[in-house]
Amino acid sequence: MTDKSTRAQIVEAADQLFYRKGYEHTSFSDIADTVQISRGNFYYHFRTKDEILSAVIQARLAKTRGMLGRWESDGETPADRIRSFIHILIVNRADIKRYGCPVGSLSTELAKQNHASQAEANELFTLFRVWLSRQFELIGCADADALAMHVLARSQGIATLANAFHDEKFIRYEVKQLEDWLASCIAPKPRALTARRGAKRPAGH
Amino acid sequence: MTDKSTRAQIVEAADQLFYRKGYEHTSFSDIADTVQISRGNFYYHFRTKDEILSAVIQARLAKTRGMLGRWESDGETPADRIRSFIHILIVNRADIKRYGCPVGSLSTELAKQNHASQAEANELFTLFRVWLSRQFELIGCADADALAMHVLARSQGIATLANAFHDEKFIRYEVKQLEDWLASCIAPKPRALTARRGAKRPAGH
DNA sequence: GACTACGTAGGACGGCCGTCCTAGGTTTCG
DNA sequence: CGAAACCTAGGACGGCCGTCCTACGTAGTC
Repeated sequence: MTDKSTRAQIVEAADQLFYRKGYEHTSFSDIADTVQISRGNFYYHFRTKDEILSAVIQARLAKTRGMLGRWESDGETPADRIRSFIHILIVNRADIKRYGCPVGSLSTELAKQNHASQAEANELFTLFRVWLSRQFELIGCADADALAMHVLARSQGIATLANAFHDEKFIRYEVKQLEDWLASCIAPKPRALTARRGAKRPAGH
Repeated sequence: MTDKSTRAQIVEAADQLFYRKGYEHTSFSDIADTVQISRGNFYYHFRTKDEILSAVIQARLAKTRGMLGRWESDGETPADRIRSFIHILIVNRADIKRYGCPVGSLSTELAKQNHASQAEANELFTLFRVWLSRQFELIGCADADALAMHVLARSQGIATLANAFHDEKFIRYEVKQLEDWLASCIAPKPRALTARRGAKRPAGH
């Protein structure tokens, strides 16, 4: 932990601060104080604040790719993987309540500032979008991309309101709704059920 | 227009700028330039930036109350009023694509800054929440508040993603989904339909 | 030990920020 | 006309911002 390279420590601290305070509201001094290095030293590792932001986004992308990749090789069903995604809202409910969604809030902030790293930050959304879309495709859903966007949008909305109203219970309630929607959405067509009731579970476990 | 009081002009300009650039990212100079007054003169009307923010929020609250009030006395059905709310996404789709939702993005920004006006800004959400809840109650839905929150969350998610992906078509698609959900959610119970098919439309024209 | 490369501390810099003051112009009304 | 209230312009202020420089330690290599 303490032995981590200064650069890594900076990125880690900036990551948290950007999430909790926002990018613009976070100053060099804030980061320097957290990492306990001189404000001047900073310049050796990153020339501008934008460079730090870029590094933070790249770190988040890498971390997210790792997580999604692990989920994909876990031997679960695609449906369960989507459930895992939705479940992030539960796992991180305390942070979401206090700071909102890290992906959404950063994207929103950078959009307002016309920031150069806007596109980079949106890659995070794209990452989830493509991944979710693939899971829906594996299930055999038509319009997989639209379904992926739907899940993303619902998640964003839940995070935004949970943050505004500081309400964790709302997260639990809406996650349940979203899971129900998912179940009904990936269920085989009703009329296909009339013939054979107990349809086989698709692969996994 | 040009004859409007300086104070009103300031609030109007600040309103737009806060929406488009964010509160923190908007400077006194930005507003002064827009209104074409001296930066110093400013202080006569508002002592601090926070005071401007407060005035902007109050203006938005008043405007929103007016709109919701008008909708409520328009002789439409509660269901149609909820549809009107959802339809804001369509009406403002160009702005939402570029700047996101004015309510949600402000709330998110102020939350990150632990800003004093956080609660004031969230009043906007509460306004919609209570109003929507009342409409659902009038329809006779159980858990009207939960339904109201659901509509709000869906709307927020749509705005966030439309903004991130700069996609208006997504708004149209998801609004359609939301309208379908609304229709199925306020429909009389299926078993109640078995007896009399062409149920009477509830009141309004 | 001398040289080199790496990492660090501390502070200087110009600039913009929000705030505040003051002097002067304009309007209103006795 | 003259006084008072209102409104405005312009700029001063202290402070923090992001950026950048330089001098000093430290570690590894010949």
